Amino acid sequence: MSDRLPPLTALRAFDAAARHMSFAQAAAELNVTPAALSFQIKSLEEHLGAPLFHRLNRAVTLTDAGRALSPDTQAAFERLSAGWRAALRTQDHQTLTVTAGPAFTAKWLAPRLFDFAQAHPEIELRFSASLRIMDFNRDNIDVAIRFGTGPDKGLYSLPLAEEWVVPVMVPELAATYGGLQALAQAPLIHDQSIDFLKPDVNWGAWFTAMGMDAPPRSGPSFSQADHAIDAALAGVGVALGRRALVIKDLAEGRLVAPFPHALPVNGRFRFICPEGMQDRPQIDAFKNWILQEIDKLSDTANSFEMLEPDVT
Amino acid sequence: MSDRLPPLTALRAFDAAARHMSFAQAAAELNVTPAALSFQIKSLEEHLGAPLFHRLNRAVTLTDAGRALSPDTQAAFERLSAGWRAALRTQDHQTLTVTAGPAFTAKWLAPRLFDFAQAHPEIELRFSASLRIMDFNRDNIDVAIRFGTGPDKGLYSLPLAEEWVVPVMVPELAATYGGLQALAQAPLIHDQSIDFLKPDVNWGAWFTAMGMDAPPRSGPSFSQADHAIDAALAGVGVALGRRALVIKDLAEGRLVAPFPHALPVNGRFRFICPEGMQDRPQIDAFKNWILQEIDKLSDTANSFEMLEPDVT
DNA sequence: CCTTCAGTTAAGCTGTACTTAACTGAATAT
DNA sequence: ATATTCAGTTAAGTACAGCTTAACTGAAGG
Repeated sequence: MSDRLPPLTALRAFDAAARHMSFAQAAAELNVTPAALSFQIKSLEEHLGAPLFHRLNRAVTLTDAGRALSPDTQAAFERLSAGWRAALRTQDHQTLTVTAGPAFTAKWLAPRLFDFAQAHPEIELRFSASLRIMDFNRDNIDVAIRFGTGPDKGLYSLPLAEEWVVPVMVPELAATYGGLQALAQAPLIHDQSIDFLKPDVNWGAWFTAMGMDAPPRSGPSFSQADHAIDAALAGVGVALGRRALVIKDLAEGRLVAPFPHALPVNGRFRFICPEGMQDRPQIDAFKNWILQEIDKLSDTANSFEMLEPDVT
Repeated sequence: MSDRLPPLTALRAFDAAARHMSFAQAAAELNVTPAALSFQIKSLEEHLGAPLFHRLNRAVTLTDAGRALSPDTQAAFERLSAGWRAALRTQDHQTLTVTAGPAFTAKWLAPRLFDFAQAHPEIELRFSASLRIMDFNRDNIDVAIRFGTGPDKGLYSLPLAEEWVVPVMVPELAATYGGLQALAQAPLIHDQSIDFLKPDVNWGAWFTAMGMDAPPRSGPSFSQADHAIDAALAGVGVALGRRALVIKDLAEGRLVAPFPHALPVNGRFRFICPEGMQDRPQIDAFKNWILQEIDKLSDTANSFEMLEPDVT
């Protein structure tokens, strides 16, 4: 009954046995004989001073002590495994795994990917549509692009370009809805994906900042920003597009912004990776490429004039 | 550069070295010679195919690979240690470590502790003023008493008595403020600790449920429920006391409740422990003792009439 | 009743993980 | 300059942890 940790191999044997609820399967997983595993468990039980498994006829079940131990061993060995994979990943300068939200992936990354592949043929880019809660090591992620306000501690977090929104539409609609009064009558496309932001970034806020009463809410509404922009591209109506997501369409004429009045957004896309990893060659290359791509279209971006947001 | 986990002892050696940033200190921690530790690190580096430490003149620093690995090994070994301690704890039927919020500790547990000690002299109770986010194994906690609405998964969660609030004051004040109109003029003591609950449980809600306009907010305000009750016990004014926290003072006459109209609270104190641990002798004894103590004062509790909460 | 299955026990072997001891190479003291 | 110390490395030798094989137990099941 020692207070120090028992032999680690015994703990791993226990973990495998607890996960499979079978010594034989656990032994198979660890590539050892059942006898060896039995021995390990026995030695662990001696260290503890109590059994960890109830031995039944043809099965084993966990004792109280086993139940107390098993969730932690499981989590711990998963963690070790994640860390080891991460260490292996640092040795690989060929591949780069990036995670980003659907809008940034569709409207920023995808249209520029060919360019990156040409600039860095040696780097194999992989995309992972992973969850919002990022665990870099667990999910084998190198870089995340996330929209948000603040940096997280323990992470390298580089804010990308200033964000704002501006009304965008296909050129064919500009003749009809080029005037402010006419715009209020236009089919307005709503993007719910940034509803959480304060101050508000929506049609009401834009019209208010332009000194107009907001028109009554109408028109289609999308939960994801890229769908709202796709609708605008399809000529459905006018969308409030975030800079990063529409600047390329604007620069290349697929969309136009008749009103050069942009509403600032309290939040930016950020380039995020674990602290210290920003210097790995492929991560550094990817980061520089992103900054360069943003710079390419900065003239288009700078042609807009910032509105005063309504901070009430 | 194998994908499977490297030898665990090597990982532990790395973990110690990364924590101390010194092979010598790490060796001391693990009770081995520096030579052995150096060997372990070297073998780990061979498994990985790359160095984990930069060897400087009289110091070592982590490489990229080392930095990627170290947070995970640290977390993993901490977790193993927590699990092992938890397993050891199941072997101990003498001690019981309980965590509860300050109000429950002061107003429920503390006044009844002597009673528990008499009923179970063999059990040594320990209290831990631990954080809200409970990690039973990490903090060596057996049982938590928490106020809340829902059960957490993976945990055994037993809701204790129905909760409600009722105006309480010292007997001396009852003559003055025994009438509803007079009460509205009384110094009302506010308890901010349950402001988060919906529907509201405050003076406004109580007066509304009594069919009266709520009096303007005035009187002292406390961030912790026990301080509000202490103020009432000191004769400062009238507090809205939660059942669990005032029932003993009511039953023993230190406080009186001139209005037998109680406002239900959407939430209860809960007895919480890791799933499966509820059958350990001292935990079971503690649980039964709590239920029994609640039952003792159920007559006092049942003398109150429930108000309809305003659910708008 | 014999077979099969899951885990245990015992005996013996192997290689991991230790020790001791001598060495390197730089910083600091003399 | 030269010696000392300090932190880590290397090499040789050793001991025991942890493995295997093989025989055993005891219950379920055809």
